[in-house]
Amino acid sequence: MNWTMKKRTAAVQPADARETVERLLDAAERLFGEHGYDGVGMRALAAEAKVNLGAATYHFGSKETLFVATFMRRFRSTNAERLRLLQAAEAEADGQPLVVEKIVDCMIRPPYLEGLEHPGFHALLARNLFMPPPFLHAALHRELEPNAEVFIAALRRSLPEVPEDLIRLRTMFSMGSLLMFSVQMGKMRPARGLKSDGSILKELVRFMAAGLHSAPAVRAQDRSSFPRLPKPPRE
Amino acid sequence: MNWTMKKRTAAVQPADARETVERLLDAAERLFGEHGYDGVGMRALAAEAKVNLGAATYHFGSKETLFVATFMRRFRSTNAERLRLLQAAEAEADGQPLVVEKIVDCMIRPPYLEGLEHPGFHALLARNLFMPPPFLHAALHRELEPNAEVFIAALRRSLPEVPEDLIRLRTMFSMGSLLMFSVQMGKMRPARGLKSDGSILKELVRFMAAGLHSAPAVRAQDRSSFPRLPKPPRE
DNA sequence: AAATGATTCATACGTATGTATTTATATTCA
DNA sequence: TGAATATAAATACATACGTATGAATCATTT
Repeated sequence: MNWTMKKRTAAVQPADARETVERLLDAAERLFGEHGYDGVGMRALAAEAKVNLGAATYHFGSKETLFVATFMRRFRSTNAERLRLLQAAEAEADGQPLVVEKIVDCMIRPPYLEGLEHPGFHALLARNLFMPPPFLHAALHRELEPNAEVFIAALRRSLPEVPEDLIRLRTMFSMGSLLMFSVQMGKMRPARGLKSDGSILKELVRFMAAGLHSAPAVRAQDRSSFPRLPKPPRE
Repeated sequence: MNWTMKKRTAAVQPADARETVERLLDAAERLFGEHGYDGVGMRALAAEAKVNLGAATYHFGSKETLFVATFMRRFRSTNAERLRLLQAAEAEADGQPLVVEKIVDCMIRPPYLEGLEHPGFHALLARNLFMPPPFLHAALHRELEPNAEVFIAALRRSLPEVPEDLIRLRTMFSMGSLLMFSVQMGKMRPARGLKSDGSILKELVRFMAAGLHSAPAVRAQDRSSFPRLPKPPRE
């Protein structure tokens, strides 16, 4: 019964244990994305995954843990890919600041592709990145913060005439656009309407880059500011 | 007990009946904004409003109805004010197309002000405008759709070189930025950090307008599209 | 083959949910 | 004043929730 006992090697693991865990994660991705954390019960999850009710708490310990695992499974790789793309672009441009559109593209392409490959991720992202439930907040912040600083730094090099706090503000606005994009993607049934040719992604890149490039609307000393990133609550 | 019986005149209504209803709406605004529809129970609402448990279903009939009433109370006036501002600006500019920044300002200023006056509204907006619960969808669509068309029309006049479907797409992106802005506003404790001087609002206007003005990123025939507005489910 | 440990499964517990029902207390009108 | 009615308040009901428990089943190792 001890689920805290850490993982055994894959070879020793019974055949369908991984299947159970994966089916649970997949079902959770669908249902949590569609109805939100509070909108889905363990019984609905178990039914959707076609596993026994006990399996969820056995493998994950609690509903909250299952939710975090569900979200992080895709979010982690998405963020890693973001960083990989940006660093690849920077390596190629050795020393030269990148075009803003390129930086923005590195930010939004990975979640877009991840959502194309795994329907349900877009909805999960849109629903929980905006106003994450408190128990997700810390993990989210830990995952997001380092990457955010790297991207901000890249944007500062490419936009020397825009003050840093304004870059941060506009990056926040851009994330809003991205999430709205994700919401719409999440509403799509696979292979319906959207041809997934990436043309809308290009338009989103253009939109964000234009906003980032624009001249400040108020003088720096007149601009109040949001906190940089929402702080995670006490752990 | 018959709550479907329509309203009596205010004069005939007992003294604290209005108070009960209003306290319920205020409590619902706070709690639904903070925890979402599924995250708040009737008992928590009644406790926060300091009314009896039965009062909620007595005055509103059901939790869903109470939620819709809570959301619409502020959303309706906000949208009406949007239209009023735009039409005032258009009247003043007789015939001439408006500056894009002016149009955008008319879109985002009313919810901003409403949220300043009634803390909790920003969070409620951000949480439910993105992915509204199904029973809110129809009312939302009915409220939003006419105004949206007026604003799109104004933008088309001011941006004759931008194809209409791209204007719609970019307006959607803009709404994402606005909602992200609302999320941040919703996190603010009143009179903390944000001086509410509107400087961030001006920056948001600038950001949106720049995105709307930018040149198309792909040729029109290569651009796939989202549906215009998400359709409400069957009623 | 026996033993071990991981996983499945059925079921139970305590609590919380939304709503219905019932009784009591105000308020208004005849 | 008394009848009518709107609201308040208390409680009940059926169901759903997350989690815990313990036995059964399976795979692997000794």
